[in-house]
Order: sequence, then C-alpha cells, then structure tokens
Amino acid sequence: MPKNSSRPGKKPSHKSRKIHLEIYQRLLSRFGPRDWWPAQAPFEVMVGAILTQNTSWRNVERAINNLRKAGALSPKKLSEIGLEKLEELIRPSGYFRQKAVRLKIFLEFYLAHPISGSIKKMKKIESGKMREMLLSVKGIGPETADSILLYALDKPVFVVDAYTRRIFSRLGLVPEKIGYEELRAFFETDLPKDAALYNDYHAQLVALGNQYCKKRALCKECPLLDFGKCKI
DNA sequence: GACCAGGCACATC
DNA sequence: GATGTGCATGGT
Repeated sequence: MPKNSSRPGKKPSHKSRKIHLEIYQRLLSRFGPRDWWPAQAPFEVMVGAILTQNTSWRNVERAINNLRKAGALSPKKLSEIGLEKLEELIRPSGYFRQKAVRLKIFLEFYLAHPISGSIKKMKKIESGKMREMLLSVKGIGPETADSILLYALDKPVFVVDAYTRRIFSRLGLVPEKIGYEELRAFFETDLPKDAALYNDYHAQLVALGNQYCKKRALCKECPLLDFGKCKI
C-alpha cells in the first residue's frame, strides 16, 4: 500500500464506538457545537491550516487579518505578492520565514494541474489520493493535510493533533507515543465516515485541550475527568 | 524570564 | 525507525 494512504484494516468495534460517542456527547454538552471554520472560504481554511502549525489560533488570526487587509487573501494575489511582503504580513503567526515559503510552495501546487486553483476539482479527487497529493507538498505534513481535507474539502478524515494525543493517552485509551496514523485509525475505524462528526469532534477536543488539558495539567472541572481512568 | 501553542523538515545515529 | 534540533511570535 502507498505510504500514508492506508487505513489499517481493523474491524470496527462497537465498544470503542460507544466510548467515542460518549466522550463526544459529553464534550458537546459542555462546549456546545463548535462551528469550526464555518463561514470561511475553503482557500482561507487552507492558508489557516499552514499558518497554525505549532501556533496558537489567536496569532494565526492576526496574520490572516493582515492578509485580508492587504487584499492578499486570494490565490492569485497571494501568489503575486513578494516573499518579503508575505513574511511581514504573516509575522504574528510565528515561524514566518518558513511559513511564507510553505505558502508559496502550496500555491504552486494549488494553482497547477490538476487542481488549477479550483476547490471543486480538489473535492472531486478521491480522499486517499488527495491526501497523498497534499503530503507530497513540502511543508504539508499529516495534520495540515488532514485539516485541509476535513475543514476545507469536507472529506471524512479525522484530524489528529497534540491535544488529541494528550487527551486520549491521559485517559489511558491509547499509548502516549502512539503514531499519527495509528491514532487516526483509532477514530476512523470505530466511527462512521461522517465529515460533520469528525469536524465537530476534533473541534471539541481542541476546546477541551485549550481549557483543561494543557501540557501542565489543568484538570479542574474537566468534563472527562471521571471518564475511564485519567492518568493525571 | 520560562514555558507553551491546532507541525514540519532535516540531520544524525 | 527513533530521536534531536531549528524555526519565531505572542500569551500566561
């Protein structure tokens, strides 16, 4: 099987599905529907997915606002803008030199055949194939690729991030050093292939992570504290 | 002032 | 294959 495109062929387990749905319901009743990246144009979501690499969303918003104010938040404008100007605009998101280059490389990919700058064309490409294509772009790793697939293209791909790993390993449901693909399969194997569910579930986990599951434990009032056996 | 945040590529062993 | 390192701003 090609690298990164496989889904381990584990049989779905009703028990784990039940655990997921119970966790999700609990988060949903605490945080309400997260409505993540709802009104944003898919292209903005893709830019945000790159800018948010290892960075708080607050800082990404500043960078995106700068791009918007400069009229640079379109594929054409963004590809025309100079590298130094782009660096200046996205500076608040951190790693600005790296990210400016990554955005430029991504734009080349996005504007060239077979996508030709069309979200519609991207959506038509089969999910696994699109994932492979995204992963072949320098600067796009698994989480960024999956964020684009799920939040920009509505593909049912579960996004795994640092919070996901921390939360589920602290709950004792997965090993602390579980790999990205393995953790993704932990969700995708046992849940229906439902982009809306994956979208909100992941957003709920980030909400939980932000408030109650930072590196330094913030467990007080965590809605999952009594769930399973949290190790903290 | 130290630590952390919605990663990734690359070097080294 | 696993582990370490550089990249950088802004909040706590």
